[in-house]
Amino acid sequence: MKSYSPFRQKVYEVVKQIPKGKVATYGQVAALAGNPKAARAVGNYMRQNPDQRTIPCHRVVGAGGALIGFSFGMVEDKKKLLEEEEVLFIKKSDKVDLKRSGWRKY
DNA sequence: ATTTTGACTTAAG
DNA sequence: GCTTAAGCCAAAA
Repeated sequence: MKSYSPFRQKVYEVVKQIPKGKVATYGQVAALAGNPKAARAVGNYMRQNPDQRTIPCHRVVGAGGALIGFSFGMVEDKKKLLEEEEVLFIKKSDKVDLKRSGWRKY
């Protein structure tokens, strides 16, 4: 187990803490990690994805619930199908319903 | 140390 | 709603 940068660890922790059936935006994760503007860096971390089974990177979406990132095929198969059972989608726009499935830290 | 790049975000046209 | 521009951050070369 290698030790990553503090911010990196925090980001992974935050993503791991995302409850099932809910999604968080990059900006949200970045903010919870301590840097509200590090959304880009967060995306990069997800891209590396050191532990796919422990880090639900598929639960991290773009601002407004846009299904950006990942691969094109993934959005159609993996992501959409997986989320379809957990997260509510907006068929009208192919986006995640942040209003209902948006991760909220009470 | 400087430059490039990338799974971002927001604002403006 | 989509495209362009600018902002901001972190890691790799």
